[in-house]
Amino acid sequence: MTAEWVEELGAERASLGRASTAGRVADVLRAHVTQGRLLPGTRLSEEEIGAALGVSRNTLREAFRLLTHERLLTHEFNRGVFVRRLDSDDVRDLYAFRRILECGAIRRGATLGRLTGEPLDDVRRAVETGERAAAAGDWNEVGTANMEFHQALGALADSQRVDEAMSHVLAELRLVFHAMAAPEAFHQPYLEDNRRIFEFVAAGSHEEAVAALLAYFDAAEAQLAAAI
Amino acid sequence: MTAEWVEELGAERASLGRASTAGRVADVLRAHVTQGRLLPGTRLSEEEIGAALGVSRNTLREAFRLLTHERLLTHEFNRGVFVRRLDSDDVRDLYAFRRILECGAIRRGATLGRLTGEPLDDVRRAVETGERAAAAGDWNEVGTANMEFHQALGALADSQRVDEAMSHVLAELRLVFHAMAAPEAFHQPYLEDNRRIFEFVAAGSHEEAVAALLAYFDAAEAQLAAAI
DNA sequence: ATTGACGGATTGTTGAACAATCCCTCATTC
DNA sequence: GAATGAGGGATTGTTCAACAATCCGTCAAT
Repeated sequence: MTAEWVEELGAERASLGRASTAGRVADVLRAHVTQGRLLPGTRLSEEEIGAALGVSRNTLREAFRLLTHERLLTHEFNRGVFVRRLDSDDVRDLYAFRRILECGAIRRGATLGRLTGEPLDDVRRAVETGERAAAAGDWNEVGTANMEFHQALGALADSQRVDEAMSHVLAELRLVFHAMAAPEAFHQPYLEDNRRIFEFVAAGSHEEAVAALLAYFDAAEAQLAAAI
Repeated sequence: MTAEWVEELGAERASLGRASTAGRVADVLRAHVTQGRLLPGTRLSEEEIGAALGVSRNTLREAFRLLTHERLLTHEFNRGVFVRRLDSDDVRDLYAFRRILECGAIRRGATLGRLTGEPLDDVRRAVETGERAAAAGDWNEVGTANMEFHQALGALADSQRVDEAMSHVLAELRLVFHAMAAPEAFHQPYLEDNRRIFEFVAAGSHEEAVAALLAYFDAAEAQLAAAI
């Protein structure tokens, strides 16, 4: 017991004060991008951002490098750094990738016997959050819950790399929505889909869940492509 | 025709002189890491590497940031940058991710009608290269061909993000092999598996291909786990 | 309308400097 | 011998200043 407690303390300490300034700046910028405060296409001036955040240009450049690999920023040689703007090819590719990740995660979850317990509860919670938010007319929250739903589907695979890939995919999708005129209309139609997919998963019918998810992807991708 | 020629010239020019020094340094380091000249656990001193490559520490730090997200390097705050050393959890997670990526890519390829033509030829070519290399006793080349085989399986999905994820996964696997005493023994047993998987894919029997691939993953993961 | 020149703003990189941190060595204590 | 603490050197993380190169907008000339 003592050894476990000391380990926890060690892990706590590891997460405090171990972040570099570059890492922290990247966190701040990431939040601004994913929350739509920095819109796709926006140019991030080293001078301005550096002054605003009180860090040197070199440190900021390190932070930029951290974020370009997350595909949130795009680095154009000699022209600067921009919040990424996704085009229809990006959307197509994102959905191809999602099909592989999320369907594979459900299958993997079934193989590992994880379509139950806490992983399943996370999926359920996201569905319920979305339904509640829709009933309250909070479309922003519906969108957030929808993303949580998909992140939870990915988490059925119990894989750090899948979780991370899902996180990046969903961050990119946020960029797509931020560039849209009326993104709210995008999420509501799929609440019933989410509920159905969840129920298949909960019933252990993973192949049905996969089929329902694929149908959702087809519809969502088509709707998104039409909106860009 | 003229417009096409001008476009090609434009693309050529875009690939010349558009790389930053940080990007180039990252390329050099990436090659050293993936080719085993910098072994897992090796510490990369800013002073030494900067002097050797003739770049400033700031530029080198940018390059390091580029490579940490590719999971080739690991950045330890206040301690420096190291070539990543993978542990058994990493291997487990890599194989989980591969199952999802590669099996999903075969399925996606089938849906898109791509288990034919050039994508299939790339798979066949990698199998043949491996068999030729094994006949010549060139185990290094067998290993390389094996990686090409799996990259080609991923490419069946026709997705840039899948290709990229596969590329990263295979780079990480190289790190695992570089840390092994006798990695050659790892690739040869699977030549027949590769041939069988290829033949299922070529016959359009994607579910059989997936089953054979999963069996391969189970065996390869077990062998690798035992070797770490 | 097109082209070329110019200038200002910005990026990319370098190098120096300094504070903070880490790690190794050595001395001291039990 | 093992554990602890101090000291010092090496290195990292960051800042700053400087400069060359590049880009882009503006203006003048054709």
